[in-house]
Amino acid sequence: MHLFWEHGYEATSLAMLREAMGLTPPQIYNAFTDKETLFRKALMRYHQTEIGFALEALSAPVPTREAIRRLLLGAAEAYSRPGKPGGCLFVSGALATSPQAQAVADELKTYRKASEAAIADRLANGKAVGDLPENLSVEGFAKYLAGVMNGMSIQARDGASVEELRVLAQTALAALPAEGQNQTASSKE
Amino acid sequence: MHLFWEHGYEATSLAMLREAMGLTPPQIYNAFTDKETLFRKALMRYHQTEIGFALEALSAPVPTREAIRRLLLGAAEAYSRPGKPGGCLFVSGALATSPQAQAVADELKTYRKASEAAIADRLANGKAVGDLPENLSVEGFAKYLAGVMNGMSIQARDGASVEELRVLAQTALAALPAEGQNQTASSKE
DNA sequence: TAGGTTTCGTATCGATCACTATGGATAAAT
DNA sequence: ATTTATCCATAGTGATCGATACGAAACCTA
Repeated sequence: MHLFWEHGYEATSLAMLREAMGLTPPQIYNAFTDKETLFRKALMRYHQTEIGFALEALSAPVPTREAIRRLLLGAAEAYSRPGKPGGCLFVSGALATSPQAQAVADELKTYRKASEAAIADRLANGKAVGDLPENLSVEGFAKYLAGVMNGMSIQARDGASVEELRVLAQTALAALPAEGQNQTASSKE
Repeated sequence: MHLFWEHGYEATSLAMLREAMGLTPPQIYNAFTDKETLFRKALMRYHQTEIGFALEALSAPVPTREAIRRLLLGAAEAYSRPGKPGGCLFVSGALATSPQAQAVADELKTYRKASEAAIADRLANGKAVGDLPENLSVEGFAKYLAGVMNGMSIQARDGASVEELRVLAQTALAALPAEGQNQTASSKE
């Protein structure tokens, strides 16, 4: 998982995986069928072990603004954990691929879309409860937040520290409309 | 350039380049030395032909907020041009690579850092002119804006339309402190 | 027109890719 | 103890990678 996270799907060779796992090629293929299946298992493991902060943040019984704050600050921490590759596996795992690996790229895109949809669901809930203005575009704001998190993933990969990512997250939070207030996400211009 | 933009450095094979350029392998190597040099030439061409909006926006004689607005909206348009690969070559060209292509990955990171530095310079100028609050962190805000643009690049790659990217850009602009106002980029929490 | 030079495409180089067949070592059974 | 069966690492499969050696064709000069 760490190798795929660091080098992406295609650039991670079986020789690297073999050495890291201490297994012979037949053992790997006996256990994981093929490289693509192994990658998908790594994705599932990543989803379960590394980004629990997202589900926690979005499902916590707190006001919407606080949920989003936890989401972004959780990302800041998860994307810069010491001893782990920087950024998010769903972003760096297969952003640009050869035509042969299109299926893997699509799989990751699906994960990213699911994250955005989860954010949108939480925003819609917050709107229903009155945490967010009536005229706020749930989809547009979810796309902004997902985009910010993806951007944090790139910044983390470029060496941003956890403190720098936290500042970025706090800055992004300033775009959130204050509760009860009625304003569009953007000023008209 | 389009092939590297779409598939990234490593996943773009010489066979694809050969077919796209209509050249024989010796012609390619005679003209560009090797694949890495060809990629660097593509980077320079991309810088000159595709992202002029950034330099224009940052050097235009307009208030800082307007400059940033032009920067983000220019990115929205540049990252979703019809007939062009989505996103930014500097992001998708080599985000995760094999150890052999580390030099290329570092080169792209340098481009991204330069973009962030250019934004920081413009912000520092705006602060000096009084467009921005005294206590605003130039580096922190530049990292936010660069991160948002990187995030827009991912969203564009996932199929976001130019309108959706514009909404994202407008949303991101809401994090900009209003002129003359004195506030930190983030509320304290 | 003949000779010498230069250009240029084909065919191939060694290396590495994901992946697997096979031979030897070990364990189980008679 | 001897045979049978099962496992498993080594060695190698065809394919493709980036890069190039070599022979043929074209061109300029004499």
